[in-house]
Amino acid sequence: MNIKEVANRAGVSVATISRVLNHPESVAPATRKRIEAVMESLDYTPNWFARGLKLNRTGTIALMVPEILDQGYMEIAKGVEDVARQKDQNIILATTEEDRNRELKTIESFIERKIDGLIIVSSALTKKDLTLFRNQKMPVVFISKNPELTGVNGVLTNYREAAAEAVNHLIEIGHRRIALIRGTKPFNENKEKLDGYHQAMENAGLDHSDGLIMEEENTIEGGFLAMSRLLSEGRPLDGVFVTSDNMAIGAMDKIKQMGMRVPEDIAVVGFDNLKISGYVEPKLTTVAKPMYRMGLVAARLLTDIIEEDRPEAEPQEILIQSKLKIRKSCGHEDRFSEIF
Amino acid sequence: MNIKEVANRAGVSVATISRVLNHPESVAPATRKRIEAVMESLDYTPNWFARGLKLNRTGTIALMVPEILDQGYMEIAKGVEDVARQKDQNIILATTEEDRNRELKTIESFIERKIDGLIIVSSALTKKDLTLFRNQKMPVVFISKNPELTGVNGVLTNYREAAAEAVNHLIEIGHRRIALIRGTKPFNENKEKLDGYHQAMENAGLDHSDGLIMEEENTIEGGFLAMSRLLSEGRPLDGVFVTSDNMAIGAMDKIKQMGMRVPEDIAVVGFDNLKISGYVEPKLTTVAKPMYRMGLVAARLLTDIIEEDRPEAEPQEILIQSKLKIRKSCGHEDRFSEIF
DNA sequence: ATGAAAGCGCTAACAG
DNA sequence: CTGTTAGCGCTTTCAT
Repeated sequence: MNIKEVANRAGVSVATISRVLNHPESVAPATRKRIEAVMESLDYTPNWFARGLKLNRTGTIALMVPEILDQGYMEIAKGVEDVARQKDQNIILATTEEDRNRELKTIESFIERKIDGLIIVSSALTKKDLTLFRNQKMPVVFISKNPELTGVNGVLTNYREAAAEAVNHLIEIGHRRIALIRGTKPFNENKEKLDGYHQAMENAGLDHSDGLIMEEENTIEGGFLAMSRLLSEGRPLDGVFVTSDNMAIGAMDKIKQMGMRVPEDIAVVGFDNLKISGYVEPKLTTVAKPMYRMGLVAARLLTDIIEEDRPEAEPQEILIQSKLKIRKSCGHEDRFSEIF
Repeated sequence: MNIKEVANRAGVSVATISRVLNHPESVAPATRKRIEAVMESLDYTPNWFARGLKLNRTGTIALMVPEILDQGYMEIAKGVEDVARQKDQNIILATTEEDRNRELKTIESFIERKIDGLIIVSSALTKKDLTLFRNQKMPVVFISKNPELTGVNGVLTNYREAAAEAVNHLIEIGHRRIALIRGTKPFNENKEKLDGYHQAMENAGLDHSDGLIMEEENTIEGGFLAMSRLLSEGRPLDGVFVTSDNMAIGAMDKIKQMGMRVPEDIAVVGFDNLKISGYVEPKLTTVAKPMYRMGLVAARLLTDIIEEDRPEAEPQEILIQSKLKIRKSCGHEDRFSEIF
């Protein structure tokens, strides 16, 4: 079913059909009505390729995230989606496991498909990879990008400061031997949290040597494993800062399994503020990341660039604050009751 | 940058360029090398639209789910993605909140974009909506479909039997006053679980009147609320079957908040087997749904239909079993220790 | 207000 | 093995 057939049946030329599709006001109401009726009766939908071939726009934006089974990334996706639907844009979602080669391949396929714009979350891309988009004048916004990537649009949050704040909180309420459990991925994000930990411990004059730092896969099981290793080394420990809630939940599970109590024996602070973290026992103190909001803001920035057709506009960096959410697992309430 | 320019620079015709793109073996190695070099140097990528206009294929399949912030649906997405990547297909993801109008709109936009095939999870579509795809000969596979939708490809799991099994388990280990907390969405899925509950209670000759059944939004908060209402009615209760783990977690939270114990005072069984359900206190007895597998199987079925180009092949229904996962919250272990 | 016609970039049938 | 060429379906000047 194509424009020609519609034209035949309606007894007009293809140009007129194209007009009712694109500039309906420029067609006489009577003919327009007739044409619309014919379209309806023939179940006609314009061919998207033919149109794209002419207009060179797809009405599609792509979102590239490391992992789909992750509440945080999906919150970002939801933010992006809410904007996209409003702007009548489709979303292509791709996951890459933060593997640079897969990322490059994926981006190439996006370019081939002439998507209108791209949002990249926590990639492993390097500075020189940026030429990929530059050459194609494709609008791109990064979320939680590698700080090495300069001169690009970015929506960021302050992982380092938030991590430092979390560790400081543990210190303030009296903990001294504070370990760090960190995930391997996403790389940059965890790097910044590590920095925050070092900084807070350094400032307080506390030990933050490598023996106190354990790295594992960013999963519940990874947290469990890291905690096991920490405990098996037999160092005294009264607190642990964990770079993700998932790992924190695994770590708490291990602590409880060893017959110790959270937070009385070991206090735990996580990072992410997953929905579930308010329902584990004890409720987890954690850092709330503004994921939905970052997705929303990134998508707005992107659609603005697309609509105003200025892919090379001055890049912006937007910072959205993360903040500490104090619950039970850090021992704050106990401390509170000690005072009174 | 287009095929013509590449042809000029390489001193050959466009046909030859097209050949190295599509049937490289049919081009003399020497010319091919030369052409590839020119392509490289010009950063040439074939125009997606022009190609699609000719071939009428996009290499894209779409996945339509009710909600993106849901571990189960994302597990399906992962299954689909794993197949899609292998087949070099892109995925468009759309969420519709099980709102029929949004679903219809989304599907129309998919048809316009000439996607190669579509996977629909838990839709609110009715039988007559099916003509939409039929007319377009678009291959479609449903996951967890409305039973009213007949004559279509479906990948299903046995919600009713699994629910009945869960309730039967509660009955077997001695519970008698068993309530049901059910979510409003997804509609069909919850309907089947309700049926399973009724059936199991009926068979055991137990009360399963409406007063024991509470419906709320399918979230942690919804479960909390439903449990509150159940308890405030003051009926005696020794077990509750909840149609989702999220709601079950909310329900357990309420029970604990009222100073009662799970499972000693009220046993709880959920449905979904979320990752987190093995880490809440007490660990949740639940039904494991084969979501990843359903996504995988649906995507394979779809890509088979696409590759063999037979959109009207005899529709298949594939059933994948859910199964009960016994942990602590149902009281099984206690019962066990009573025996010895 | 409407029509005729030139392409958009590519593929594949046909010819050599 | 390579070139010529007719479209794929649509949008958009340019005429009328």
